[in-house]
Amino acid sequence: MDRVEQWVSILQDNGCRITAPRRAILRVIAESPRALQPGDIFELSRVKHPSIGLVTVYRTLDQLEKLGLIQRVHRDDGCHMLMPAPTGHEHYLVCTHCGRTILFEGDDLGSLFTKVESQTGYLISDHWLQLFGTCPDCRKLEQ
Amino acid sequence: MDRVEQWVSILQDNGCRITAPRRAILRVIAESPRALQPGDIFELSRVKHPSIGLVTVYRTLDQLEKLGLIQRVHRDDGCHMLMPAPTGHEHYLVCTHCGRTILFEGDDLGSLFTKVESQTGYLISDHWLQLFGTCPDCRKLEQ
DNA sequence: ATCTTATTGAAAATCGTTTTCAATAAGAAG
DNA sequence: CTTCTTATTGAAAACGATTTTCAATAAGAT
Repeated sequence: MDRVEQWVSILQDNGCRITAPRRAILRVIAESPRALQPGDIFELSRVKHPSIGLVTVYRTLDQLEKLGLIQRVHRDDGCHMLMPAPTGHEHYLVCTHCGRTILFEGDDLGSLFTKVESQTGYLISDHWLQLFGTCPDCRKLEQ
Repeated sequence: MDRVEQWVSILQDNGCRITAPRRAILRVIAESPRALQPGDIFELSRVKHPSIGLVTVYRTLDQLEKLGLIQRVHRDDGCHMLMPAPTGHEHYLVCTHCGRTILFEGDDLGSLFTKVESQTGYLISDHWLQLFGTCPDCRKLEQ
């Protein structure tokens, strides 16, 4: 079962109805190697389902995020992009040239957190790590 | 020389003029143990200088950020807060209850980055790490 | 086939932030 | 101290991303 169908059944299990505009949005996100902004998702979904409205995109993104199926990739300007959510202890690595975004394992962070907790007295409940760089393809183009 | 005076002379060295509203803003940021949103900074500065406008806050924050004197603390909702910038390889640790924000050393990350680079082929140029948790005072209150 | 209620798109509203503008004042130069 | 240049000011308007409101539609349970 591909990712779209997985998402569809999770949405249904949570009382959501599956409509054509919603399916278009799911496919756009699931098929993109890049993190997309809501506006991008709107434009791409419009190709598959021309009558779709931007509001529907926002509403669907909300639901997907609440169900933990997608996650925000934060940008310095305060806007954000969206990607299928990591399933484990993974974090995003974003190419600053083409936007291609992949995941890497962040297991190693546990020991840093323990150290910080004992040094600061804070109880750490959440963390946020994102890396930015140049992907292999863009590195080739730059030379 | 305290932090405000340091900032004042750096601003002057960069051709900025020092005005009363600007001084009020500098003091608010320098004296706060919490990361503040632009609106908070506006309200607090208004106490010291009632005629100040929100626009002046934004403009001053821009300059301080460009000179590297303050830095953004990102929030999940896309808004951001501001803090005096770390001087070394430090990152923010934000209390999710009271907002008290402190710095911790992030030196250990170098080896993770090297590992990720070799595993992914990306060349890492920048990173973002923020921790969230409960500060010692708020932990006491919770019990 | 019916019925409930989630979902839709359009328009308007809202939020944080930026731009425009004419008036003011910081600080360099005389 | 006076003059002059130009950075800075606050108010109002503009802006872009996101949210709310609303009446019409349609998914999917019965």
